[in-house]
Amino acid sequence: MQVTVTEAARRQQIVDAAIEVIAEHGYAQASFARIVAHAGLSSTRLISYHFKNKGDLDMAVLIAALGQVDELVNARLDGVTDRVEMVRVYIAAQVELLHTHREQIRVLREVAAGAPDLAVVLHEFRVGRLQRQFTQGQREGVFGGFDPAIMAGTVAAGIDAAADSDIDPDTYAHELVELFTRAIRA
Amino acid sequence: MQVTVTEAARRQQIVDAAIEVIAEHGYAQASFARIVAHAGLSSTRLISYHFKNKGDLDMAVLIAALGQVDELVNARLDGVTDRVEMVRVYIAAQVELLHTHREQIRVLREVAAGAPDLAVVLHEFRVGRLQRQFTQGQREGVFGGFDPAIMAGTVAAGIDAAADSDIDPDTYAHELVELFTRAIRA
Amino acid sequence: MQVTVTEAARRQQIVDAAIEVIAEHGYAQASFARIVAHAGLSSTRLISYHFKNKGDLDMAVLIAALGQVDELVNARLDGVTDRVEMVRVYIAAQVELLHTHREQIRVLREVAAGAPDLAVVLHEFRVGRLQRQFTQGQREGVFGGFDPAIMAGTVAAGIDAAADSDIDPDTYAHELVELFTRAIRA
Amino acid sequence: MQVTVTEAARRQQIVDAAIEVIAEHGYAQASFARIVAHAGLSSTRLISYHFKNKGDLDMAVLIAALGQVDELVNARLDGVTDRVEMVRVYIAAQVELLHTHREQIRVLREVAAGAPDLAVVLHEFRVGRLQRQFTQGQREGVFGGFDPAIMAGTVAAGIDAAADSDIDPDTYAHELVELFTRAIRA
DNA sequence: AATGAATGAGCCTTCATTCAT
DNA sequence: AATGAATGAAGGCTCATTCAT
Repeated sequence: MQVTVTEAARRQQIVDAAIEVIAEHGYAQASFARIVAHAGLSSTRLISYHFKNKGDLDMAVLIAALGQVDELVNARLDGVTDRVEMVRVYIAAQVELLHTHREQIRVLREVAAGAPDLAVVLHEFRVGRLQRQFTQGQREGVFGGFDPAIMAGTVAAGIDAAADSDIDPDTYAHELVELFTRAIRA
Repeated sequence: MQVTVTEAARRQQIVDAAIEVIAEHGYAQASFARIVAHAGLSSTRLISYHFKNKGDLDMAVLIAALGQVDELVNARLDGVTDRVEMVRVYIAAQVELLHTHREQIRVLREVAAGAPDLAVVLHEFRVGRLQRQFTQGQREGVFGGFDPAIMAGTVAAGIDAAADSDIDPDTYAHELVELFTRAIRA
Repeated sequence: MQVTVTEAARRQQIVDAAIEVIAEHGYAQASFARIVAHAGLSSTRLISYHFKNKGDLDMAVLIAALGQVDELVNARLDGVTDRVEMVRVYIAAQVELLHTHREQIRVLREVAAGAPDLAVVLHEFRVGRLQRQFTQGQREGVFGGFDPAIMAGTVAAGIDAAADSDIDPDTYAHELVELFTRAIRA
Repeated sequence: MQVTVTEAARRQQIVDAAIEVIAEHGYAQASFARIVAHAGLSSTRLISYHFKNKGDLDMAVLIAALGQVDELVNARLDGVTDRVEMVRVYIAAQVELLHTHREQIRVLREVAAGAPDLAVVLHEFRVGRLQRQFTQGQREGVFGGFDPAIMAGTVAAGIDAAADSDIDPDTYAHELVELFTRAIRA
């Protein structure tokens, strides 16, 4: 029996299934076969039909996961204008994400580890924003004289490391915020 | 023609080949076939013969890479007694490793990313030492009141991030050392 | 957006695209997908709509290519009445085609090699004409006593072989003409 | 149940099966699956194990078919020293092959049509020998002043054409021999 | 200590065609 | 006259591991 839905809906369905499979079994195990089985679709051909190739699907997955994650971060940052506070809120939000968006975070890490070219995209996306904050803050004199690129990379890595910890999230967020507040102050 | 060498020598040869392959092509591409080809061996059977299974080889690779890396760090730390200085030297040594032991560092990352159970081992090894330093330093009153586990994890992550950067190693080391010196001071 | 053209025009467009794809990539690689991509069409469905099946398209391609090729040969033969001269002109014209109608010649070969049933059609078309010439010429006593079918097949094959050579076309044509002139003379 | 034979025997078995399948169904239909089914083997993996890839198998098939075919030609040419006679015997032997080695001839054509790079090898092998004969004969003054490369290509093509004919083989051979004897004479 | 041979399951991608508007 | 969506089968290749000597 042939079920027909719109292109966009089917793509969404496939991406959602892929996210769930990657989150559960890891990128390397997220084969087309597993994804269609998870989504209850007829054959892997359906994925090939809607996505140019594996890389195309990966990219769609990355963008979807990133979009979902970014919503919360943007919401938390909304209305915050103080430069130092922005960094603090950003870090806290990211740590919060590790628990509220556990699935998406796992997916982002797995995809980055499994698809090197997408890792570059993701890294640029995450570190770029922070680095610009630091550069601007230094012009305004609210931060110390550190290298913005290095600081941005270190903050991003520090947040990633939180994912592996089983320490209470609020505690972790607080500690990390204070740690980097000391590190960046003028 | 059958070439016979000692068990230990053969294992070493295979591990060395695996390290080179992983460093060059990544963990996911480091199949028995590729390792065997790289080492110029006759068949994958030789690996199966000397290692119980893939995980066994991975573990041997991890231990070998870790051992080579640890030599330098221990050498740098030799004779350093001041608590703060130990942390500073440790960080600098690790960043230095990123360039002097490029291959091993790549392998450690790849294996950790590809084999989750080994990642735990590696993490414990790297973070444990630092954490004990911090805890002890806090007892002596030379560090601030941060959470030692979180600080250790963040430092380790910050060092890892340095591997992805193309900033001059000495500059990076200096920046990272100063960054964390600010973060840990009492 | 839906572009509507006449049935005939659309068929023509598809056949033209197929010819170009076959000429460039070979029959085996000339899938509906590739043809559609080359023609800038929306989906393979358009081919299935205008042609009953793959064989139907192949046949259309063959006829189109054959028609284009035949124009030149007929033009060259126009006004030639001498029996021997007709054969000589025919051979020369065919070798000329190899360069003036490179694309169509490639297509004819590829289709013949890839679709055996069409190969029969093509063979009959090419060899039949020659054979009738030889039979008639023998009745008139201008040719020797060879088997007309065999001679016709050999001439056709000899021409095909010219397509694989990188010898100067004019030289090749001249040599081939003289070769077969010796072979057929009474 | 696992049946183990020597490498060479298994390769031979696979090549033989491949030859039969190609002869019966054509190159394009000679998939690994069909070949293993024909040979009664366990899985396509067996082919991949004994041949580096499809091209490797194709090459082995080509060499095997060519070797079998060459035996007869060499036997026929054995003891023939007269230059013109050699060409006559060569042509006759090749036409004879079309019927005594039907399977191998079909395979050679199919492989050449399906694997362009091997076609070059085959062409060189077949035409090269003839061309050297013609060049040498011209030096000795027994042949006319034709282009040896063109004549060689035409002879080879003429022989190929014989495969498509249903004319009695002996008649065909005789006709072709006389045809080219006229074409090459001084 | 080593080797030769074989294995089944899985990978992503491509194929021409069909269902349903 | 055209389109959107879906399809099952098949393609060659790679994986770590096992049987058997």
